[in-house]
Amino acid sequence: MNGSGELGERERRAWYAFLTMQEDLRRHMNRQLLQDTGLSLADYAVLSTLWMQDDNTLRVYELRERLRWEKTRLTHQISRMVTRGQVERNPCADDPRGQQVALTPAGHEAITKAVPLHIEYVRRVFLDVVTPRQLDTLAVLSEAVLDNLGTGEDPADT
Amino acid sequence: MNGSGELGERERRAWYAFLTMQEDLRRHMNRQLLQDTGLSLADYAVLSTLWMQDDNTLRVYELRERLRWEKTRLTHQISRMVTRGQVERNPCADDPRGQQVALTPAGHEAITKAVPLHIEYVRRVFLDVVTPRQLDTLAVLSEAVLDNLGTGEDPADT
DNA sequence: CCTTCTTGGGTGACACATCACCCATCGACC
DNA sequence: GGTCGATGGGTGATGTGTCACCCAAGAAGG
Repeated sequence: MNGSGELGERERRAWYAFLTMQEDLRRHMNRQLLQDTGLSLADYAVLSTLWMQDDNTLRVYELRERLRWEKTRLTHQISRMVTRGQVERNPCADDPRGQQVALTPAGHEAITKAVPLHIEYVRRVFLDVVTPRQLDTLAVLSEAVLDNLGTGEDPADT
Repeated sequence: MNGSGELGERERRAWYAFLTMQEDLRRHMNRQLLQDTGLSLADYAVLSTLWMQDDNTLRVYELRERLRWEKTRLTHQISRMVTRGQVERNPCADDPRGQQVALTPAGHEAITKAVPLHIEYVRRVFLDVVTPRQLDTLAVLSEAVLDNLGTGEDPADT
């Protein structure tokens, strides 16, 4: 029922709640992270991904795949992080056009401090107020939406 | 179990799926909206809120409450939209410091075209792949997280 | 060898979001 | 009437995300 044109009350409520929650949460999370650790969410994403690597290093395109970011976004982000001394760019041995991105000592220290704080934060503001059953539903739902998004055409940049 | 420090597999999966979905969805949604209607998500939020008003007009602070935005964000957004001719600022009759924000004819036309397209889009990429039960769970979950967020201290700007 | 396509990466301009800070007016209290 | 905090709104700088576009080095085919 109500196949198009407008949203039913049930749908409207859920969509609005989700949108609002998601925005507020991201804003709140970013602020908290910035205050506690001096890192933005974008910094955190990049640093923690490198950090999980044995040698704290990744090719740019590998980093891009793990983060699911677009080219330009990552390029700009890396450039900013280089000026802040969090990561460094190194030429790639086996591919002349390739670039390696590596954690600097400063970046390593920053992310090492930030991770436990951030995990504790996520638990406090999110995981602690969600039941396990809700959590599972959210996971299934999220994966379904992601799958469905992938079905469309890609913007050819990624 | 696993009270802190690290996330369990169940938690990690759900959190990651949610984060990824939310980011991808917002990006995808913004791009779609921009292509189909020339409006950004921020534009859409402002315009549709004004549009729902009888006189297509709101005080800035009322707009702020409905959108749950911060002061500066809305001020800047309105300024940009004024230069684009989507809305206009008018002095407020009863309060010398107040400002009224009103839809321009161009803004009205844009949002009138955009709303059905956007609703149809939301249905296609989101609502259609989520079961009613999942949707209800999402609503409850979102409202719980929102509630919990509000419990902390506010940054005094809002 | 020479074109042509793809891939890895980058740049500059611009929209958006946040921070620190400012100004004017209202309202309350003395 | 004068001070003072709260309220409504704004500015400038900086960080972040996206778009359009560019360049160099492989890869594929003739």
